[in-house]
Formats: sequence, C-alpha cells, structure tokens
Amino acid sequence: MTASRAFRHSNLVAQATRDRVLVAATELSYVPNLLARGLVQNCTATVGVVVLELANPFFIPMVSAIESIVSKRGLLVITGESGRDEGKERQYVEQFQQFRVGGIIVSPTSSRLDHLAAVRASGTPVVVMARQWEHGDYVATDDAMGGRLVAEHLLRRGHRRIGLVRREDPSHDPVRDRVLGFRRTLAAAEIKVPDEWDIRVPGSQIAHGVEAVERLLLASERPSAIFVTSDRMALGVVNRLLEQGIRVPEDVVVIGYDDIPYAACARVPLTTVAIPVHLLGEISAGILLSRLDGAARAEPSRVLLSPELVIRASCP
Amino acid sequence: MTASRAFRHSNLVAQATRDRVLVAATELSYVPNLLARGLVQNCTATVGVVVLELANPFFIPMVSAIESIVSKRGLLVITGESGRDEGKERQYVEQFQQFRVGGIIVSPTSSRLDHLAAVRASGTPVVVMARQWEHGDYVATDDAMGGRLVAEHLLRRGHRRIGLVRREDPSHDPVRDRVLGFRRTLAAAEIKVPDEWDIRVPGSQIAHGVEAVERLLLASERPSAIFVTSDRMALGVVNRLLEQGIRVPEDVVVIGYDDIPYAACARVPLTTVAIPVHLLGEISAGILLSRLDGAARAEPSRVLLSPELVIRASCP
DNA sequence: ATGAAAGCGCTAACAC
DNA sequence: GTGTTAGCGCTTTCAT
Repeated sequence: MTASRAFRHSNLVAQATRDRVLVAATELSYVPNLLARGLVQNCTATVGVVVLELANPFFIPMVSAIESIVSKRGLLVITGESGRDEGKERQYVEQFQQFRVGGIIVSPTSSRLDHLAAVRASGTPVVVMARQWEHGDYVATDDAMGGRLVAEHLLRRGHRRIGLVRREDPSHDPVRDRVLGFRRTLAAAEIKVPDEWDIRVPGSQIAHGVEAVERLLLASERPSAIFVTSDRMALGVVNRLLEQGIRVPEDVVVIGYDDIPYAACARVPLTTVAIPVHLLGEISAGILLSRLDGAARAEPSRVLLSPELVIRASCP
Repeated sequence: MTASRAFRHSNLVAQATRDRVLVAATELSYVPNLLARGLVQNCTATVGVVVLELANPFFIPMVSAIESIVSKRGLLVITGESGRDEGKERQYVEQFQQFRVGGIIVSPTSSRLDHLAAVRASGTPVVVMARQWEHGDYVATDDAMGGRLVAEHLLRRGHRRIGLVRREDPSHDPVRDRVLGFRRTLAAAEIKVPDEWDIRVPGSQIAHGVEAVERLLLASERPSAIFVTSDRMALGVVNRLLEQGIRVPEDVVVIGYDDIPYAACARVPLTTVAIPVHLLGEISAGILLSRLDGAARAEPSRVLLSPELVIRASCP
C-alpha cells in the first residue's frame, strides 16, 4: 500500500519511506502495472483518436497537436485510421472502450453519430473533430464559408466558366459543405458548373488531381477556372495542366483547399483556403481534458472555426 | 466462464450457448474489459510506436503502414513523439511497458539504445526503425549510400563548388551518415565543402531551408550546387533562391533527400533521393508480428534498404 | 460442454 | 504515516 502511495506521489507517505520504496523498485526493476490500476478505476490515462486517414496533411497536424497536448498530462494517445469506412470507425471506438480509454476524439466518416452518443452516455467523454455534432462537443470549420470565399474570389476576377474537382464521397460532409457554399454563391451570380466540368475522383491524392485533369480535358470546352477541394489534388491538377501546355494562371486559374505547407512551394504557388488544422486538434484536446477534469455534465462545447482565403500565384 | 469462452470464439462452447451469451451481452450493453485480460496475461493487444516527429512526411508513411498492418491482427497502435528528446523517448518506452504493450517499434533519437536492450531483455519485442541496432531487430536505409548517390550525380555533372544544408543534430545518425557518404565521395574527387557553405539549421521545416539560403548568401562566393539533407528544407531553399532571382537549376542546382510526394510538384521539381519509407514501416511491423507469434528467440533481423536517386528539374 | 476456485497487481475504504 | 481487507473482471487450472 505504501509503495502504491509512493509511486503516486501521495503526500501521505514520509519522504524517507518514499525513497526506500523507489530504491527497492529500481533494484527489483519493478514496472508499475497500469492495467491493474485501470481495472480498479475502470479507466486508463489514454486518449483514443480516430481519423479518416493518418497519412493526410489535413489530419496530421490535428493528431500531432492532440498528442502534444495530452502527453503533457501523461496521457498516451492510441490512434486509429478509419479509411472512411464507418464499420472500421465503429470498431475502433468499440476497441477503445474495451481498453477503457479516458476519452475519445473522432473525426467521423459519416454524419451518423449514434455510436458516439452511446459511448458518451456510457460515461466516456467524446469530442467530434472536423465535423459538427448536434448532441455533443465538437470542433469544426465553417466549410460552407470556405466554399463561398473561393466562389467570391473567382467572381471578383470575372470568371464565369468554372470547373470543380472533388473527391467522390457523398458521406463526407466537409467536402459536401465546401461544394455547397461554392455552388450557392455562384448560383447567386447565375453561374452553374456544368456536368462535364464537375469531376469526381475516387481519392484525394496528388494522382487523383492528375486523373481529374485528364477527364476535364475530354470536355468540349475548357473552363477558365477550377476549384479543387483539396490542395493535394490541386497540386496534381496544376502539374498536369502544365504538362499539357496549359498555363496557370494565364490560361486557367486553380484554387485549392486546406493550405498545406507545400501549397506555397508548388510548381505554381497555390491560391487556397487555409483552415486552422492545428487549432482543430488543440481545441479538441482541450475540451477533452476539461471533460476529464470533471466538467462531465457541462453543456456541449460547439466550436466553429473560420477558414481564410490565401491568395497566391495560381489565382492572383 | 462460459461467457468468457464465448467471446474468445473458443470451440469449447456449444453454438446455442454462445448465441445466448452474445444476446445477453448486447442486452446488458456489456463491453469486454481488455485491461482485466491484460492483467492476467501480462500483455495487451497493442503496439507502441515512438518516432522523432509525427508531423513529418518522413515518418508519416511509416506510422501509417504500421497501423495498417497491425490493425489487421486486431492490435491497437499507441503513438508517441519524442521530438528528438532522448528523455522523452525513454519515457514513452517506459510508459508503454507500464501498459504492457505487446511490442514496441522505435525510431530512436540517438545511438544510445541500452534502454531498448533492457526492454527486450524483459521479454517485450522491440524493433528499431530507421536506424541500425547492433543488438536486435532493425530496419534501416543505407544513408551513406544515399549521400554517395548525390555526390556522384553532382560530380558527373561537373560541379566542384558544392554547398551543404543540414539539420543541426549531431546525434541523429541518418543525417550524419548521409553527410558522411556525401563527403567521402567528394573527397575522393578532392573536393571539400568549405565551412561557409556548410550550413546547419536548427530544424528541418520548409522555413529552415529559407533560413539556410539567407545564411548561404552571406558567403563571399556562391556554390554551383547545394545538397539539402531533406526535401522539406529543399523546398524552402528553392523557393528562397528563386525569390532572390537566383535561377534553379541554371544558376544553382539543388538536390534534396526523402522524395516526399510534394517533391515532384515543387516550384522546381526536386532531384532527390527516394527512400522506401512505407517499406520501413511495413517490414518493422512484420518483424514485430513474427516476434509476437513466438519467434522470440530467433536471431535478430537486420534489414538495410537501398535508397535511389530520382532525377528531376532541380538538378537534371 | 460447463462450472468453481484462485489469483493477476492494483487502489478505495477503513483501521490504527 | 502506515497497514489491512476486499474487490475490480478476467483467464488458468482443474473438476465434473
């Protein structure tokens, strides 16, 4: 018992005794068993995090920020990648519960969040990241606004023949909202993106941007502007356009989304929408920690961050 | 007891009984407690991973590959970021042990690996990633060879006035080995990098590349070629050179290292050294799994992967 | 095919 | 400031 107290830095143990315990522990190369503690307390000093993709510059800063913040409190981070598969997401959340993590941060695949509500109801704090959540804490960005910023910029520059490249992913609201805000703003100026310039690709890698251009160039005419819903794809779009002898921005302007660090170093530096990804992680972690500190019954925190247009050479 | 068996799909339980158990479990919204199991078995279905930086395109594919492979076996991944701080690295490894992880994969900060030897001796499998390890399993790349490839290419192109930009990090062997192989090959051609062209910066971000150029341009003369030990920095180097009106590759050629996906989309597409980062993670995970499958006492696996020169516009 | 008993290493609650 | 007791939920072992 005294040993247990010594290890937890309880002040109910004399300094001398504590020292003796610690010395003995070293001699015996004793390693505390956090599982046993977790069993008793029905909770461990861990945070489970599920994102759509680990190897994605959109999510990396979030995971990194979370890790950095919670590790300062001695919490470990368990990561999971759902790969946009709702089943996998559920599985991770369930597995986290089986391990009795202290809290969970999820960037959900779809807007069906009932499994998260259940977890929350069972007492484990849950924060939804990069998407809104009616029934609990979330930290998201205003994606419709981001889409609007893009459209407004294009309209200001006088573009009317506008194309769109986006990941085919009906359930992923953020992209849907970007497109929604974009379309709505264009519609107000009586502009519509024709179907042949509305390209959907199956992923958001650089290569998918390349693929998108190939399909876009099959159209009878060429747009004067292209909105690409992620910078990674936009990099591929610009590269492929240049390879085809189409100049950016002289012949076609391109606007991306996310403002990844590489956007400024691109073949043609990208005009894009910056979202505070690091903040998303930071604030999510902060909310989770406050829940762990006992704010369990407080009202849900609803945080909506604003994106910003960053103007560079690809659409000056 | 029967319930326990039912959950582990033991075939010592009748199908009918199993079904009844599972139904009852759902009704009671029972969640198995993996901590209790871990307490009994003194080991959990988890893998601890420590890397120098999570938000680094060098490590991301490794973590992602590890996650993808071990998750197929139902193992969770606990991630830690040492930030090149040996103390933090040790702390993570210790914490992993306290949680009785099944195995550990570390990309170590320094070449002092005694703490890992101790862990291994205590029975937890350890794989060292991206660095060689005399006393245990490792998966690394031949960094000296990478440096040699760069030097050979520059020599072939007739460069003799050569600069070097690298992260200041004496303990990080990979960078040291790149520089070593590079220098040795140049020395064989009786070329030396003068001190004023040997720039050390405190980090490996894009911004540190920018900083490096500023310091390089203070030198009395300008080199005709620059080797930058990571692509992220090289992106900053190229950007800054162009901003200064110095053309790449006409005035100065630049060679990077890592071949991150963005290298091909850079302002000037980067000539660089490709390292199979995904394989590093994949093979590390494979070795760890084989250890968990009982190959505990087998000889250490020593895997050394070869880098490849990728020639693009920044040094054709 | 099922169950009973014991114990994994810890902490909460309660003595002293 | 220190020790005792009990029990967290599971698996191992042994019995039936």
